Amino acid sequence: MTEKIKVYLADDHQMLIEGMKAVIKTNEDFEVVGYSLNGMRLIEEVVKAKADILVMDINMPEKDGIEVLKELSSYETPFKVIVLSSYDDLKLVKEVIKLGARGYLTKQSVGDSIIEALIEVHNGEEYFCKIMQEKILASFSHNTQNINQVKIVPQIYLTERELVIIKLIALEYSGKMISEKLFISTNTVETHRKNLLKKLNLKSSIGLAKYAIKNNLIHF
Amino acid sequence: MTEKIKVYLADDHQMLIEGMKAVIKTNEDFEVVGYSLNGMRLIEEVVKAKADILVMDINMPEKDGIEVLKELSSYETPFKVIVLSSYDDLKLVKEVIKLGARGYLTKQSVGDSIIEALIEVHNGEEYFCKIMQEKILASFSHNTQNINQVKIVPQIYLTERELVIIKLIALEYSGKMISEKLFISTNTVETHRKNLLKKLNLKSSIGLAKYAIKNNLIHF
DNA sequence: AATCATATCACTAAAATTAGTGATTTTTCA
DNA sequence: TGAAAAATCACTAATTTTAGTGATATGATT
Repeated sequence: MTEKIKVYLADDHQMLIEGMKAVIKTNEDFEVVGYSLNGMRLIEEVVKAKADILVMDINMPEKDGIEVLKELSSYETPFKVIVLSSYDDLKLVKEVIKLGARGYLTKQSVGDSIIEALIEVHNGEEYFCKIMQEKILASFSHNTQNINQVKIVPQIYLTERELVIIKLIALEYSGKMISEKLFISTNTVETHRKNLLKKLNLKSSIGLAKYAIKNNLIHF
Repeated sequence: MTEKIKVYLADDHQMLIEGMKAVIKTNEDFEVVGYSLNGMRLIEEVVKAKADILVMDINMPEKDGIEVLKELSSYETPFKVIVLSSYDDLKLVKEVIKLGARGYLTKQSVGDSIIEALIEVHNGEEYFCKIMQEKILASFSHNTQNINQVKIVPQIYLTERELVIIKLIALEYSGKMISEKLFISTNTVETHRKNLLKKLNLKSSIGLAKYAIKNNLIHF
């Protein structure tokens, strides 16, 4: 047969390493070429071992997985990374994917899906374990939560007029333009602006604009 | 047994209606209580039929599915909606979910998953067909595409210094604060600001801030 | 009838931004 | 090494924004 695909493991739990070694041994396409119990000099070791895939825990002593990924993402590397983690936290997944990881497994699901993950990632795909797939799908729905909610209600109550003013500010209208548009004096506009700044505890009109964007007061 | 779950179908293709009726008949938990070939007076009909779930095509004559959903989302309705569509377009899914739909099936996958979708949605879950699930997962990865890309490259080339300045502006630093932070004169800061406004064809610092946000120059 | 919230406007003075022009020094790169 | 790009700074003048205080009018609420 052709060369086996080389896997390097990094996790501070020896037992998990042993477990993964055992599972990976059952598939003849892969072989474990080494492992580390911490993140120090990990990249060096992986490169030295000529591994194709690094399966790495995020929580490691000395240097954690995020740090390793950050370093990796700053230059080209000859291997791909699958991240292991105890946490099924969406933000963390997003973070590690952004930093270049190709797969994410929670530790509960390692047993079921490590081989599948290795295959997918080796084929250039990305892989998320079942739990994370479900989470991702769920977040996709929940991100679009404006159901039946016509108006977005900001945390702090703004009056109708203030809403109009802050929107125009965010739309890059100057004070004068606003006053002309609304047929009021610039003094009034300024007063509203001041009240907005105070109410929202912001320092500048740029802050107001950002507030408007964050709270979906304007289309961005 | 207890009452069956009532399903109402809306699709301008009679054959698809017949197909769905046949498939749904195989499951004794559900029954089809009516159907429409267009969107006119659809809501009225569904309510009259006391349906629990509406399975609705997006492309319908007279009044399309989006319109129906918009109307539905403006008040409470006693039934849930699963959307059928020929298109596997993510934006469309997002749109219909935002408008209150609980499930999304492409027409290719109706046969395989309509029952599954009905069960899930009836249990208060959301349901996406296989194809869409894959699309959603893929988009999740691709949205975080900055892999190995340390610097974000805006459409228009900004110099290092200009990038620093525009970021600080977007972070609500005043000209003076910037000058103090960077140990340069306010004149210089103003010059950079002017150059940025001209380069990016923007009218105000709020425009600069929005540009910085849009182009991921700052964390927002 | 009195009160409160909202919206309106005024005045002043300081600070900042905008607009335009011009110039010097550093860095980069062919 | 020489030209181009980038970064730096200055000066002027008009305009705008910020900051603070105070005042009037209107409508809703109690």
